[in-house]
Amino acid sequence: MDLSTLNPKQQEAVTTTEGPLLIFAGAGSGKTRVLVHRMAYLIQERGVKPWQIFAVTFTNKAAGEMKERVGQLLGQRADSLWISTFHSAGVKILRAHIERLKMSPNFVIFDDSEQQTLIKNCLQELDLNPKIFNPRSMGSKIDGAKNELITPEEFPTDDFMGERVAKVYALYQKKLEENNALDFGDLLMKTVKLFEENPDVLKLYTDRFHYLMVDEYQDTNHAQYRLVKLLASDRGNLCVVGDDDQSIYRWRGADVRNILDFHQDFPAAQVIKLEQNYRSTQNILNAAGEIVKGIEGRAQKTLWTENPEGEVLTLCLANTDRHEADFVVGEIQKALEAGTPLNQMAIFYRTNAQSRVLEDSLRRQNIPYVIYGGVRFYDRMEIKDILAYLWVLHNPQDGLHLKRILNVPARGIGKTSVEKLEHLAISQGISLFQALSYADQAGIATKTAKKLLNFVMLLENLKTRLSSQSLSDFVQALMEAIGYLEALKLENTIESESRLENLEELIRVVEEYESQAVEPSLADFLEQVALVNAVDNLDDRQNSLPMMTLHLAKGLEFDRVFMVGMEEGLLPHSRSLDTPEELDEERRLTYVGMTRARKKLYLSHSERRRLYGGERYQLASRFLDEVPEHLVEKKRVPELAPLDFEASFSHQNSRDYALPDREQATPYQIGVRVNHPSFGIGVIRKSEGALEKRKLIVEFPRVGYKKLIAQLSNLTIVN
DNA sequence: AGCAACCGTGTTTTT
DNA sequence: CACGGTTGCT
Repeated sequence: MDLSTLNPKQQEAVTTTEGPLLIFAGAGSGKTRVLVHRMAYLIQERGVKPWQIFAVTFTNKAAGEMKERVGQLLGQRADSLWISTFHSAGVKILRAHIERLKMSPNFVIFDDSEQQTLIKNCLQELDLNPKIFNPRSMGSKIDGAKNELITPEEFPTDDFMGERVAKVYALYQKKLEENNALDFGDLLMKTVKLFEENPDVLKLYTDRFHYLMVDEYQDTNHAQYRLVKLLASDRGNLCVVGDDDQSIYRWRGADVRNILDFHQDFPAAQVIKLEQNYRSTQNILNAAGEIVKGIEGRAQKTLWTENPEGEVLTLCLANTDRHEADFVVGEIQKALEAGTPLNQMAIFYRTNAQSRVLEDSLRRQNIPYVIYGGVRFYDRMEIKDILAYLWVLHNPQDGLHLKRILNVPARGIGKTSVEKLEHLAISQGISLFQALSYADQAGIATKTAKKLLNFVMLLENLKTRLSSQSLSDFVQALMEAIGYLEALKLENTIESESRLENLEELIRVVEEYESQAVEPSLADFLEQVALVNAVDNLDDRQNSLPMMTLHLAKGLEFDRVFMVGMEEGLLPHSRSLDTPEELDEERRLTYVGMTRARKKLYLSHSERRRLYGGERYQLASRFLDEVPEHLVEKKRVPELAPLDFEASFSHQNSRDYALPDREQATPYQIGVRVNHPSFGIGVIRKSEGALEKRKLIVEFPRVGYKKLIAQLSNLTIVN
């Protein structure tokens, strides 16, 4: 097999097949190439059967790409490789053996919002005020426990909060079981449990998988780590790949120590570092390196490249977020005209909410864009409604989804009826679905009871149709049969119009699924839908500009990258300033974003920004100060500071900038930020008069506009 | 039973 | 600002 296209380190990584191996793969060091070649090498040169290899990736998209690339090297043989995410693998394994855990294999998967609903139910049942016991933080505590493989019984109850969380966790878990449902955390935790309690089941897998590979190992959590250890326990041919500098999922339970302590875990481990970068210019690499170099406990490595030095970075300061967006869009327009296709550029931001200004600006310039993440397709109400029907057909025990669709579209089944039904179900120890048929015995009006029976018949009827036609035809028929489309058409608003379009899109998604699935089935489809991430759906539409959060940017690359909102409070985020560990993660996030750029990197920030409803003054991100001066070119937009005082008051998104300030040089220029001993930091709005008598009007976020005499007010210039 | 209007509140990142 | 939850009205 031809390995000559690989560098010596990469070759070593490919041919070191036996025993534990840790590959430190810096950004852009050809990691995927190495993994792909490694699999091909095992099969071609070492006589390993494709089905004896199990590779774990971070996203389904990465899994698909990897499979495809191995296919290019090996052809058909690659089909029986097992490449998937931890979560998908968990589902696959659990579907096959979950009866060992006394659950049935047609379990449903509850996503985030269903988890929230369930937790709210628990809080109500336990008589806990959701204003004090925030369901969101409850959810993240439960997730956290699951990632650490902590059961409700083991959950620490030494403080007041812990005790309550343990109670909610226990009830929540019980409810999941009643619904025959698993949440994301369960997909991992239950798999570990299955293996630990059933060595014979584990053996099926350790016998089968002779070679294990785990990508993005720096972002594995404890449950995933346990899973890896179990699967590698027999042969120990475990190859993990990762980069501690790109660990950005700590908040989700990821533990960098998994990668940093690998050699302690597996004392026989060999370590290979891939340090040559093939992606970015030297300038980009040097700048990015500065951000993470001081992180404590970081594995020592030096990324280098033979690529040219390239352009310097552009660091842009804008008056407002709107100016910033206009600047970015202007640069994109220029690059587009110079021949860079839109899909070779990207805008990254820290929070989803930041996309809005950019969208406005892009729309004004007629530049097509795609947002990854944000309000996800599958989170839309109409999509969730239809999927809820499908889940219920798949598993009638699923009371949560059933409750959602009971009166959707409206069929006169109200809140009180639902409550009565729930009581009936609980008192009789039956599922909500079963309770529907006994409605007349629960003190429910005969009229309503009849409606419920009709509903049951509707579902049963649908179920019989399920096997007789293609899935996409079935979904179409379902939407008609339940009167959903009709109800939307009747509404006849812009809103309902777009919902109808989304449902058409859903049909296309199902068709797409059917065309690519080996064995299309309702269960398999629902599973895929539950586990996709936003980037998985990244269609490489040639002519639209990708926009995404920094987290979603991991693993991608673009010629020109724009990182916006490089401001204190945003990046680093204000919620990540409590501990040094959190701040370090913000550094790595910045690093990940920067190293996505191949040729040119823009970092921008604004002075003023609409945030959380109000307008705020923003300070430049501390990370910007860490980029060496000689690597950047600084820009200021708009280039000319407004002269007219009135104009600076009526800055209602006005794009008419006033004439340049032609007065003599002074440090007290309009737009300059100053610190006042009692008013704090403010921005100069007006500045006039001779040197020692120069009068300023300064806008302070806390106290508003103040007239000051420059010399007397003990001002210092900030930045 | 269902809708509309109100209030208050809490704002990261996502498999 | 945008959402969820509640209230009050029809």
